[in-house]
Amino acid sequence: MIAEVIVDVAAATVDRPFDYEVPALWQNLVVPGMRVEVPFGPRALLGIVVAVKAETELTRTKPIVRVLDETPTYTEELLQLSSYLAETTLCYQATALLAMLPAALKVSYDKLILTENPRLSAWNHKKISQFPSEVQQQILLAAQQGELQLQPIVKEKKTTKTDKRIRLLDGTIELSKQATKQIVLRDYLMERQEVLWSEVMHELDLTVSIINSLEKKGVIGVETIDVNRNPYEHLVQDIFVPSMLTDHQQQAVDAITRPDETSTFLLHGVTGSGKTEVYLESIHTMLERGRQAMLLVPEISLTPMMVKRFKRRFGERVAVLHSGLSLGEKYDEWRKIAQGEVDVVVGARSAIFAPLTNIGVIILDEEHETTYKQEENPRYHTRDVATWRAAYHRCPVVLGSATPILETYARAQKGVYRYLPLKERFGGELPPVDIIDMRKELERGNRTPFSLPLIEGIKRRIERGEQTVLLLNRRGYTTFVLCRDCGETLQCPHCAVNLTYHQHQDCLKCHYCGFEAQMPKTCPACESKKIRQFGTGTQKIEEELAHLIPEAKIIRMDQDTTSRKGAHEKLLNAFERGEGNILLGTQMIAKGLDFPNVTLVGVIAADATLGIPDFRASERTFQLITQVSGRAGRGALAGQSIIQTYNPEHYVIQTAKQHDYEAFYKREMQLRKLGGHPPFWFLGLITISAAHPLEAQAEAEAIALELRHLESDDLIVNGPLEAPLARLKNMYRQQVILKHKGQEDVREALRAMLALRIKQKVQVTVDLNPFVFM
DNA sequence: AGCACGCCGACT
DNA sequence: GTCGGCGTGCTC
Repeated sequence: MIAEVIVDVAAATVDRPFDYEVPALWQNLVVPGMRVEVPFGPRALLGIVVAVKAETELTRTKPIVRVLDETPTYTEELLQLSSYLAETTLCYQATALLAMLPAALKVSYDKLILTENPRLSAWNHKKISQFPSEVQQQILLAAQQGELQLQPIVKEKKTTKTDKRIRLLDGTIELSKQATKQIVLRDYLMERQEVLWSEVMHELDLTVSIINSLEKKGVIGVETIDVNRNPYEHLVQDIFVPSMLTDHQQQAVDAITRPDETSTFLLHGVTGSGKTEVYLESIHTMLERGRQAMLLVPEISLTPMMVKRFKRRFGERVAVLHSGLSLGEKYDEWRKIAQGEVDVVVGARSAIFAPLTNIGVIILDEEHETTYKQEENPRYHTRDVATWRAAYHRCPVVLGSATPILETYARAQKGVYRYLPLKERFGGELPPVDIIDMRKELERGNRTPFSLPLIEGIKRRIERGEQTVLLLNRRGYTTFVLCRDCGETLQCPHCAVNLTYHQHQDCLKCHYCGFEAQMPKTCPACESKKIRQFGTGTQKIEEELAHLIPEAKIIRMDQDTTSRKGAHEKLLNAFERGEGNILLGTQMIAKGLDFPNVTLVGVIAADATLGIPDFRASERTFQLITQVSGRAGRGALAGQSIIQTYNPEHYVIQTAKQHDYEAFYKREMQLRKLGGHPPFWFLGLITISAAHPLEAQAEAEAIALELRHLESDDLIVNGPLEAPLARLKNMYRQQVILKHKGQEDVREALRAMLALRIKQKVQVTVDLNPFVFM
């Protein structure tokens, strides 16, 4: 008996099944979907059985070493889905398969020391990774001299996750001029002292042999480290009280749950129109029919209330795939799903791969959120995976949003999706939105970031014992460092971006690669002492607010205050208990907040995102304003939104003020048509990066030239152009953008293009549905 | 992706 | 002549 196995190697040349002999012991036990350990060249690897057959044409096959599963990890459906993902997102099947697994089911690789030499018996039968790097060198040396054998082993990760920490031991050891890559790594470490293997491997394009060489010479030390788990706080379970549905809600539920329904629905309703009740009721109906359900949410740590409601309603039948869960806990939830112990799965993006076997409905809440798009391989969109799985299970998909992305709404208009509007809003009309022209504030001599009406509004809320949410539109709320003598700005040495000053730790950070440095006393360019922070950080805003309203108790949510796991919930709970009058934060506070005592929502720089050179900038700004302004007055109290802007006439601001999605849609569609953007065109983003700018440019030009052969009325090639983030982690980046009308052969052409570029130093990535253009 | 193999320049 | 860096090819 032969098993066809996909091995855990992400490389084009091995992106196909390999045949392995199934030992007699496991003859009828090995089935497709099981994880196995297989020998592959001199290595031992994780493999996934995708098929079994009686014979092979090969003359020489190796046997499977070990079967890691009692029951298959992948269902037949998920195996098929991995092929679909590999095909449509242009990734390797191994990458697609691995992306579907909870981390606990992935593996790490190690080597077991075997020796009969009594002098070395202290090492015998131990794993090489447990020794400090100096000792590991001796072990490797002994292996070379034949004093011991190293047996590659596959370690299951069920308990811990590991990485390698590389630290500089001695930077003064002389390296040969030829050892260019070793020098690169050494110089890199001179700046950072220590780095994680998972980072540098990609950043500096290193291979293990380079690290091994440096380790052997004593330049660096390497040790295996554990990545820790986090404890999980259980949600309190309340008594469920069924709510009455409105006519619109009932109609929506009826449509979704009609027998044999397989449509994709757009459930379009403003904040507070009761989308969640429709979800709950539709799921309930499906469960009664003996089927299962999935609810996808943008980011589960930000939607604790939704999770609470689901737990309350469905109790033990719900599995929550929570980013705050530890590796083992996530695995426990996953296993419950695989064993059919739960019927409802709630989770973020990757929960779309949950191994349910009888799905009755798949729901994407806040379908416009960008977190549904994975920005690394496989570059899938949750919506597409949901559609595929729904087709497999012959069940409906529900896309819920107050501000669907244009592509979705256009499909609903064309009848590709069925349109389900939820018109009424509980607690009456949407709160009034006041637009404040900040240019006038400036003319009046108000130089603070807060307009007078906003300050007055906040003070009134404090007097009345009500609360305010203040949203800082992320862009413009970073602090960079500038020399006032020579104009030098401090940039990340590895990326083409300004370093951000963090008051909290009094240091400079790069938000793209994690580089950290001390705040210098003098300008590195001219040695002037007139070097200082510029721009407005969230901390500074907080200070100014505290100055203007001394009696305010402010809770700030930003990168600094929420970096620790669970910090989100802590801060939100504190605010809910009334321990602050004002919740101040960036985008992260816009999602899913539902506090009855909040009656004022202020957006500090609503238009800060309008200027971003991205055709979705208007759409994102509209979404943001609509989303936050729906947050005010969700309880018994009346609410109000104050939007501060320098572009009060802008159609985004105006339509958002009127809560008029339809008007925004019409206007935006015209612009998209003129600009040649989605939904009128499909996009493909090709990013080319290399250690040298000219290498990247030359390759990008070659790719653009090659693709230009395909140009037609229905296919346009733009570029190459320098990427907006021209340098990232020491790699110079170029882009080629493809616009097309959805032809199937575009994918094939890109696949062929990629196939030709597997061995070069230049990295080429393709995203067929890009959301981030940096 | 890793790992072995083997070519080729640098240095004892 | 050796040493070791780095390009090439293979993995059921």
